[in-house]
Amino acid sequence: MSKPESPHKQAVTMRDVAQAAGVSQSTVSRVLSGTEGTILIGEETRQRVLEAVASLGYFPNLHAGSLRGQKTRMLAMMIADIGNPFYHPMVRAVQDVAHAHRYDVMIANTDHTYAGERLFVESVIRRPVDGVILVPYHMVKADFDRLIARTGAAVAVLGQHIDHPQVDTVYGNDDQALFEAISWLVHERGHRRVGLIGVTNEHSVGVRRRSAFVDALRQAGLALDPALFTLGDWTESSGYRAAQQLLALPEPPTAVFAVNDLMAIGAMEAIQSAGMQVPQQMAVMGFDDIPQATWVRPRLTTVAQYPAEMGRWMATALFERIQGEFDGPGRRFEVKCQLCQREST
Amino acid sequence: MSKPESPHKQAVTMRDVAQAAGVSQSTVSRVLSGTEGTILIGEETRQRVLEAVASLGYFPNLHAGSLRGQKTRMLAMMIADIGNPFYHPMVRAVQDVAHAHRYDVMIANTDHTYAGERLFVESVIRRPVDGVILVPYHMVKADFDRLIARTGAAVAVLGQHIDHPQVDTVYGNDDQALFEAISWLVHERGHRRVGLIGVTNEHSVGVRRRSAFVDALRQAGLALDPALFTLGDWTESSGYRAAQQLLALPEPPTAVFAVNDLMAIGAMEAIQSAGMQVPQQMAVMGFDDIPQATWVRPRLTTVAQYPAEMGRWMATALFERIQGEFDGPGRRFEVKCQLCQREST
DNA sequence: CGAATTACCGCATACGATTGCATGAACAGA
DNA sequence: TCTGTTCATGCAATCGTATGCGGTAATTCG
Repeated sequence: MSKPESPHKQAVTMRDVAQAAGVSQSTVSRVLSGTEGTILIGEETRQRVLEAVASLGYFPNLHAGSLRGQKTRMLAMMIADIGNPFYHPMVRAVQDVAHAHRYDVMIANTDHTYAGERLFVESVIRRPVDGVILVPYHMVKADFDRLIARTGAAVAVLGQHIDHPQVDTVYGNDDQALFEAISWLVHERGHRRVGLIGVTNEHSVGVRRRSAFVDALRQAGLALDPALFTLGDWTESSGYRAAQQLLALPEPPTAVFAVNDLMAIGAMEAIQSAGMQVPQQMAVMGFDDIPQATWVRPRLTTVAQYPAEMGRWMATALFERIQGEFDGPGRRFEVKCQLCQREST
Repeated sequence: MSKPESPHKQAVTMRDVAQAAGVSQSTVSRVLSGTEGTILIGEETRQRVLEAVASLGYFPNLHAGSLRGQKTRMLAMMIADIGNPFYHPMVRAVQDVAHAHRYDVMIANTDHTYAGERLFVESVIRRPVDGVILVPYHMVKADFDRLIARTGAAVAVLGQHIDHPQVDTVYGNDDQALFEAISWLVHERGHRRVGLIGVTNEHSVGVRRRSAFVDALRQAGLALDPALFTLGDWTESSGYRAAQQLLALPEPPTAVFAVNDLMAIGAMEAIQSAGMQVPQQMAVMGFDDIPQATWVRPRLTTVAQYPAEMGRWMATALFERIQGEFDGPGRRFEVKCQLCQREST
């Protein structure tokens, strides 16, 4: 009880190494940071230090460097829901790029809520990191300004609607792809009544996809029956419920489009549970092309996005900024979506 | 260029708050850490400080506390593969418990490799955290000793085979459940030739499940044909390939058991691609009961594990130690597995 | 052989927050 | 009025690392 009783017993510090090597702590620092050119270290000294490092099993304490205002060697990543397979290749890609740079990644879910997003920003202010990757649904410019001003971190984002001078943005051409998909459903497949499983207008991506959907129907000269517009919350079970709602209609649609695959899969489940055939009695179409789209029967027709590529791009852009290789204005990168025609339509 | 040019512009520190409130920095600290009872702070001063905090939008810098040897308010979590749905509820549960305690979670994949696991340990040594949650496949006692000795972190683990005096362990009774599942397959379903899609013996869990499998067959008096033992790497595609291998046999099995659901789903895909019916021509059984097990057709018969409960238990155990509510020897907690009989057998 | 480099290296400080100890004021009792 | 106590606050050291600046020994040059 007399000692500070620290929970983290950093047994071996730079000072220990210095003592073991018979040099000063700053010399150890210089040997390890390898700041060649500016300060020279004698070869013999360098060897002694390296030996001491090896024999003591020394690892630098990154908390110290973080405090000093150096690199934290840490990235923070915000996604909506780790349970949605769409994000996995993205997380994976980010982690892979990060680890290649010897960086660690902190992950947070927002559950699609604004509150969750703001909590994330505050968490990053409390514990500054070198780079931040976001998949925001609600954040506005002021939130980004605050994040950048308070942390100085590099920021990369997934989202069509984000346009900030200091953040790099990647996005899919989802509205256009969705428009084409619906047009295809109408013209090639002859569907005249198409239901939508969308999400609240609070999600800008929801708004964009819904209006692309409406545009496609309108262009095809089809009526817009409000009863055909249902809402989900991106989850499979919400898709299930939304489809039940459509099935209960006096005149149900002959096809359903869900704005993501999870809800589409839930919808298929509901339709089949009701004893109906997909696609004969009701066609289903999704968005994302998660791996599970080909696991279900019939295989899900969907619009593919490429989350791994998106993640890789964001992480790469981030490191270019972190390492000072780039510091221009925010870049934008479009990853094209693509229709995957399978068996559910 | 004259300034230190720090990448993290911590605009507002405790000193700023102190200045704004006209008090010393230590007073601000005492107000905020709320160390009531020991040191008293005048009510008027406290108000001034809190106002300054609010008006400046101050957030404490957690790096500083981490360095000081205080709590880092951070957990590290190591899983094998973020792409495997089995881990999602677990990650989710851990994150939820952590956030309730205002903690953040750092996540790392190991890809089932020992190298990945050791990298994780080193990463935690470099950046000590308060608690560590692991799903190890290779780590041995020395690795745990090192982790604990060098970081002083609390440790919780998922894995039957782990038995360390200082770590809390949660595990499923997977061997027993698997034994019963195979016995059921043999006695109730009348299968005499059952194939296995297992994993390398490097994974202790692979060894355990394989031997449970062998025990069940042996007890049923069935022959052990080495050709029926195939290997995968936990992924869907490896399950696909393993099933192809079994199908190519002169005398293929009438049922296949895969040690996880992903491989079972891959196997089903392969069987159906070969134009055969599941379960009529070949039955398939998995392990884990990931949500996708009910998405496929036929729905997958499997042995359920309860990852959310496991994650919750580990995180809770961890916080009991972190907050000093418990400091006894490592606890063990069994989460029972359960057979989910569906359509694929 | 004395002076000017040069090559190496240590001292001291700073980063932001916590905390033991010291200090000062106010106040009570004698 | 003096001493002792309590309450409120400030001072300064500390965590582990990076780095500007200054110092010392070895080397070179005039």
